[in-house]
Amino acid sequence: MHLKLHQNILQHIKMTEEEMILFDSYWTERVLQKGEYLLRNGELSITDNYVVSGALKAFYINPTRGTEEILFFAIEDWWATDLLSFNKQKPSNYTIQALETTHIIQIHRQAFQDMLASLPQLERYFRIILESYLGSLQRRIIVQNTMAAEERYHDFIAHYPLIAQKVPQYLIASYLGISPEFISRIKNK
Amino acid sequence: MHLKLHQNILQHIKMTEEEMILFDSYWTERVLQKGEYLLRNGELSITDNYVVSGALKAFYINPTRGTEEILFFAIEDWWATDLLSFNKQKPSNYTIQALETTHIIQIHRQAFQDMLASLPQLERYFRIILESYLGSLQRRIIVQNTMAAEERYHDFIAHYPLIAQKVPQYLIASYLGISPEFISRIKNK
DNA sequence: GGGAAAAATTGATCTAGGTCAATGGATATT
DNA sequence: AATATCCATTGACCTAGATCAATTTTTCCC
Repeated sequence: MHLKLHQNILQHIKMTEEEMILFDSYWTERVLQKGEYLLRNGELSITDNYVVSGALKAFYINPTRGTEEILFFAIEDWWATDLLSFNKQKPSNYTIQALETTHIIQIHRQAFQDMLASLPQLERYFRIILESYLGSLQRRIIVQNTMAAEERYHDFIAHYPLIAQKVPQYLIASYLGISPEFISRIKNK
Repeated sequence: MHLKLHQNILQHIKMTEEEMILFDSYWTERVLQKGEYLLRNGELSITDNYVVSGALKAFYINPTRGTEEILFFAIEDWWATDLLSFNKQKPSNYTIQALETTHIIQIHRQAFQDMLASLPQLERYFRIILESYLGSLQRRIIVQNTMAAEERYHDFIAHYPLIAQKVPQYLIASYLGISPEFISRIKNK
């Protein structure tokens, strides 16, 4: 019973209880300890992952500067997958790592195909998820291009209060493309 | 015969000639004159649009500053649609306008549904397109967060030489989140 | 082809936010 | 509980890139 994911799906499409039971059979639970990797830069992503609880970070490693650049955070009810790598079986461009003990449920590539074949109404759900994510990326680009660092920080806190709570400030700084010191200064006002 | 789109589709999935003839029946051609709007901020997007030739810009209007912030350009073989608006029938957040005489082919919402029902293998094509776009947005966020203005400009020229050719510099500046003056200075080196 | 409008360039000046280094708190590990 | 590591804060200084204003160049249009 992957209740949290059921609820998420039912917000977008209709599924009967029997269908949900079939659905569950394709997925497995997994627990990641703090610091454990879900996916590493250069590997092929073979699972699609849904976060039930905890927190993950996804980051690029900047080869020249040697720094980690946060691409996104994933907390409960978010997906944490490199879709390009998962679908096209190309090496992943980024790394996904647990920030704390994290419960996820995951599905392997082949099981994912089988599931969509047996429950085709899920195509729609996954397209909706993709589009929502796409919309949020577009919004983020505009925010980055048009808002000052301080505005961006406040915007982040307002939009993602749960993430702001559990993620250290220097990672939020990286996500926002500003320095950790500057976030300190913003807060002291 | 929407040849350019056929070629694009055949790069990703298989379709027979008969299927392509059926495919074509759902689409209509349209020509936009320079300055003409394909979609305006606040409207519902009722068509999905594929650019055959010409160039379009998509931009947010920054309400406080009153400026246009470029979200993307679309030239030949690109899609130019507000997907969130098209699929969820929500008011669009941005405006799409022709930068020069532009030939597009478009499909209405209902026709799009009908087409997917009659040619279900297209689901895959559109998912691939969506994912590619997602990858490019993720890349753009990293570039914006980690590269200096000058690097970003060179990166843009290297990745999108065709766009750089036909789009005025001050719009590229907006896309990159830098000032037009600074691009001038970059070029004089 | 000539005038107007739009775009690009250049110079001068200013500032948001970075960098570096030192210090101080928290957290975690034994 | 003590120590080590990680993270946040603070101050001093610096620079990438913005802004503003004045030309110059290009493009458009009758």
